[in-house]
Amino acid sequence: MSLKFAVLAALHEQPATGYDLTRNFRTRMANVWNASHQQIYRELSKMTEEGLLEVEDVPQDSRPDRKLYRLSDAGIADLANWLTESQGRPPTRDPLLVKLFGGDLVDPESLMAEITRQRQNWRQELDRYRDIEAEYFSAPEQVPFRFRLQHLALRKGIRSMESNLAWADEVVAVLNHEIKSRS
Amino acid sequence: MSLKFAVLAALHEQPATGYDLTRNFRTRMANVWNASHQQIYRELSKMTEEGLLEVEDVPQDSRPDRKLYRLSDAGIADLANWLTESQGRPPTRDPLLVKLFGGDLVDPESLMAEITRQRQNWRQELDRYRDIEAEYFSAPEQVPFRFRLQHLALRKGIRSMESNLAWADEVVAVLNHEIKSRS
DNA sequence: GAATATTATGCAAAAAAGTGCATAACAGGG
DNA sequence: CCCTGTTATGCACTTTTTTGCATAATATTC
Repeated sequence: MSLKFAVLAALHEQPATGYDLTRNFRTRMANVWNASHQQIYRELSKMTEEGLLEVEDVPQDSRPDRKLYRLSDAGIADLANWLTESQGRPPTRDPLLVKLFGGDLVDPESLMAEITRQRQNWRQELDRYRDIEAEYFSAPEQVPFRFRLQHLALRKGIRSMESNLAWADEVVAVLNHEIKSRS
Repeated sequence: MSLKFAVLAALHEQPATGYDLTRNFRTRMANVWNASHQQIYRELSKMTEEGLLEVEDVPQDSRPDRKLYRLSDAGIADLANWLTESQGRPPTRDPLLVKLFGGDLVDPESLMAEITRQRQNWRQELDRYRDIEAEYFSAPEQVPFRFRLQHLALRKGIRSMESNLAWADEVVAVLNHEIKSRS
């Protein structure tokens, strides 16, 4: 029930089309919410029917028309109301950790390949976040409160990735030790 | 498609009933996979039909019989095969960060209450993980490889919670600053 | 000139996860 | 004796997410 609120929050920042939202969810909000374009378009239709959003048709030559969505008063009220409710933690589901629980069925080299791949992935993600930070949030003191909150969201992503990378090093060390002791 | 593999990995460690699995998923594997008992029982039936598991009926006086599940050869093969496939990252979906994106609709005190609640929650979780570590993994060098991998899974949970707590402090500082500047 | 990427939208089906409800017996505290 | 907790299982319904498919025009690269 929360893609809805992620969309409301994103549109609260500024009006956008499904395409814009898809881009934002993949970039600036990558550490916040994950959704495919199909999900987003579906949700936008549904929320418009429910009266939470207003659509403005923006015709374009040579491209499909853009549908620019913005919050209606009902949408703002719904979001404001949700913000006062206390949220549970998102469920943890980590395939990589499942692998560790079954990991003695395969050789350590195979686990090493996987953890190395993930490490690279996290590294790239961290770099992306840092780029965004440098571009949007380089002067944190002078910026309006809204942006400071967004910056904090990004900071969580950065800390997360740093933590993952440090953990990956710990795993690599253990695997190296095991690989040596077997040979 | 992955509760299946979480179950396979858990049963690979040792045969168990749905009840046992539910307990493990809530405690020792809390940072690995999240599932309700309904989900687990459903999955166990399905996987047994598919021939991945074997059931042994263990009658009990005065309590419903236990159904002890263990991996079949097909189950082991399926798990071993999955372990060689490389996994994508689990999708990020964090309601708390969504709140930050809409957070300027409510007063900072309300956000403060929420972050404080979450902080406590993380703190408790961290304590739980550390208890498990002390109980099961206190002598990491002398323990078989399988346990070392499980320990690493737990380490990720510990690092995660530490990272979350540090981040929470950052948020509290910003909110305090804002609350003061408004009064 | 052909293949690929980008902007822009969406439907339909399948898989996975969440929620409410249900049963059954014992154990322990008040 | 009643209430609550623990062991032990599960069905049915609903919501959410994923995945495959589809369209349409331009811009860019080989």
